Amino acid sequence: MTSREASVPMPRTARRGRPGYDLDSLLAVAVEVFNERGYDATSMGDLSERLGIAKSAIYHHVASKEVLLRLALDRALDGLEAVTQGARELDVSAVRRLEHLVHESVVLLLDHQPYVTLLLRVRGNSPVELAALQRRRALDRYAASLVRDAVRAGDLRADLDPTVTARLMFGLVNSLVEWTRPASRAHTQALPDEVSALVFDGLRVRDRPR
Amino acid sequence: MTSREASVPMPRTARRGRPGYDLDSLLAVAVEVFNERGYDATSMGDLSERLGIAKSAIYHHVASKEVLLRLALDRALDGLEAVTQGARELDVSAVRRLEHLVHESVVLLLDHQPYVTLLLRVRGNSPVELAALQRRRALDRYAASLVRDAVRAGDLRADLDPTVTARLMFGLVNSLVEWTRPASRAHTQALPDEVSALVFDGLRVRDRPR
DNA sequence: CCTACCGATCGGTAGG
DNA sequence: CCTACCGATCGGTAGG
Repeated sequence: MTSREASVPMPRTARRGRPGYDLDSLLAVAVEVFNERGYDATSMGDLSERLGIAKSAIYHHVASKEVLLRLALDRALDGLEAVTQGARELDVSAVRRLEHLVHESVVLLLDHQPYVTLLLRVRGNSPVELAALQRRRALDRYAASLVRDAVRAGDLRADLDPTVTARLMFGLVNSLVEWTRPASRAHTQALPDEVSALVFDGLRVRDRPR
Repeated sequence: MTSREASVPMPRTARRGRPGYDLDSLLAVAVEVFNERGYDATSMGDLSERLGIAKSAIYHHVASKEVLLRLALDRALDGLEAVTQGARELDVSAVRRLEHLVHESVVLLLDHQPYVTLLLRVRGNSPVELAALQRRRALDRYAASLVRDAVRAGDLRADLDPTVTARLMFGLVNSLVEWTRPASRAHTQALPDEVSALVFDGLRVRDRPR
């Protein structure tokens, strides 16, 4: 990764050169359009139109359309890997790690929604997409191992297959990208807890001992 | 809908004409390829290659690529609407309707996975896609109304927003298309019950009164 | 005469 | 502005 492609944007104060897009702001717009029309259906002409610059000007920032995809997918994956690493480093039981993972995944997803959305739609059509899918699978495997450990510890029900359970859990979490709007931050505060509640305690009301 | 576009394939016995694809078998292959590469990324050349016939031969069956999409989306939506209608016609409480809806949605999804998968990836890029999204939304609204009724009846927990809850429920259900394989029917028997268990009773083990 | 298909070719548009 | 390729169309052919 070169410095131009760094995840952390350079401060735009006291900058030299022509005002306009830097890689970071250009990428944000590109990801927005990719999510609207789909990556493959988006032409460089579509992007230039939305950006308000010439098609050729985009090639000043990136070598190809695919590089835009790679940079966007890297952001989502870097974030998810950081969340997973956070869960790994906790000194608690497997269920607690899992609760942390679910909760923080929701937070990250809401925070970097466009990038995560793009990642979740990747189908492996190119080497860039295949590499992203591989990084995703490593995260899935860790989640599945946590479910397995939590079942063994007697904290999660044993009548469901651990791998299936892990997939369903994160299927629910990931489905957030389909309908949450970055604008309506009203939900944002409550959602991580609501998702945890649904996943771990279910929807049904029942009498509980106390 | 003309007879050529009927959902139920005509029996292929005692037919006239050259042997080969009929609309039904051609559609099945097309949907497979659409799901692999994405609808927009799939060219008519891709399809013809996979079908083993000339590109122009596809136009003997359908007027355009978009018609293939429309036919496929109609199948998924017809099935989902039938499932919803089934839930409507039950003479039971809202929770029971909802349980039925979740269970049968999983069954349908596993049964017609390729068509449902394609539907779930539609983004509204064309009139055909927009029409499909509208039909989907009507189904979502009914599910949300069931959640609302079930909360009012005291059968579902009241601390979660009904619309959010409905979306999360079907987010989980719909995520099945991402990893279930039509081949591995081993899960297929258990999955509808497992999904219901997770959604309504959650993952956590706890002491229950009896 | 029907269905299923082929080769050749077009107007248009994509990425670069 | 170039090259490559797209979706679509047409005249014609062959099995049943």
